[in-house]
Amino acid sequence: MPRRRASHSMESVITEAVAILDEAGSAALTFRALAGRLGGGVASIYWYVDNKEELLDRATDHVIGDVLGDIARREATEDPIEDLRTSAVMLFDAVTARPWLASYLLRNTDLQPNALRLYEHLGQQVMRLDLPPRETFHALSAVIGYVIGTAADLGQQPPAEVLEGQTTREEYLGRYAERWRESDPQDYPFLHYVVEEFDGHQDADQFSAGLDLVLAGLRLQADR
Amino acid sequence: MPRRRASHSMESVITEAVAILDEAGSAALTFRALAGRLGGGVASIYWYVDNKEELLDRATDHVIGDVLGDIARREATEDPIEDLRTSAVMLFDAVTARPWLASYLLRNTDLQPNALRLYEHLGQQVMRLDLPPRETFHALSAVIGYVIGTAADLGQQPPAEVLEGQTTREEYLGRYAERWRESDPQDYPFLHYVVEEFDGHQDADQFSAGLDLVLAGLRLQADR
DNA sequence: ACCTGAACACCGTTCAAGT
DNA sequence: ACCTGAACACCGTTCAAGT
Repeated sequence: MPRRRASHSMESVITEAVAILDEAGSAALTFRALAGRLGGGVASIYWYVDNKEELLDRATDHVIGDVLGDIARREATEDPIEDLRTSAVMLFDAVTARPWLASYLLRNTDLQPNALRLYEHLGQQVMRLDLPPRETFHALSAVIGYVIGTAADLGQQPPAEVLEGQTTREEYLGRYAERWRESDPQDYPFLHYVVEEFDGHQDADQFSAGLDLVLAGLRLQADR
Repeated sequence: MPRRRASHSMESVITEAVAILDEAGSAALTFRALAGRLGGGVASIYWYVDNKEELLDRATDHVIGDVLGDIARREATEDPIEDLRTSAVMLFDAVTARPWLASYLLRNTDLQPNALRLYEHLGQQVMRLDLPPRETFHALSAVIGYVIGTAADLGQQPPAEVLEGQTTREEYLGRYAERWRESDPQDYPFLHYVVEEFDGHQDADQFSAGLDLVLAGLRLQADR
């Protein structure tokens, strides 16, 4: 008995694409897998999106819509940098939870209106520092670059073994730390100096500390 | 007449892989293209590397070897932060010139000994600030995260049309700027405030300004 | 307007066989 | 020890045909 003619919608296509990405990561999102989930044929998807790039841009914007909602709902405090910090951490957490996001976020704002709104929202917080346009633009670029860049970096870190649950993140870090300890202290004084910090560190702490440096620099500039 | 039996070497495999990456980008590096360049069969490459991941890790480390040489050759000044800045800019320039680098750099230091040496070298400059291990580790993480993250971000920016020479970067930025100007100033005050800075901006300036923020924050921490 | 199966031109990777 | 062609199991994308 042949399958009945399926019926989709842009909404369902994007929702199911996000579901695949969340459950199994970037590599698992194929047109065939998506079609299977939607209960239809592969070619149907091409009626909604022109190609895979557009599919990923739309999937990205879809989840950024939620993130933007969470970020925008927060009340502003009297300290713009504190608000910027809160937003940056929320964005970082969202990207960390969905490592596939980092590679596509803000790539094409035509297909990502929510990402553009997020950009605007963060920019408005920087504007409150009353810096000239150039410094304002650069400050937001720095914060966004740091957040997305670091999240992308950390997001791709865990190799297959960790993802498959054969090893924990701690063991994985520990193995690397062990190699650092075995290196020649003459040649690698830095590795030896920081190895105990590296071993067992939390990505979120590392991110947070770096963000504080950027924001401290920004505060200095704003107070001048 | 059948082709003569080809003879490769790890060196030639990696060199030609880098050549393909430099000339035509990430997508152009296929085992078939590489085999064609080496004048042999596809399967031969698998005698040298286990899979494509290893090929890319080795290609990355190969070019990082040169970058490390350039960076390490510079004389140290009396200001560690100035030296860190110089190194960071050199690394950024190298990654910008080879956008494919960003995604693989420091991904697997077992296969990237030069990348580990580069990490150590930058770390040693941070060490001169005499911060405790934790702050030292976080400071280097922040700088590396910012440099690689921003370079990766900027490196993927130009869409196909620009790469194919159908449009210049300026026109591309200009088209986006035009859309910013057409947006509602009530809803997008930030876009309007910075649009003239965005239009025609140089990536290197944007990077440099953000790096200054990170380093200003670091200097503040070191002087405490 | 929307969906379909089948085909096309690619991939990375494996393998049994050669030199 | 090193190289080979052919095959395998996948991809994204297209297309002519259906409803």
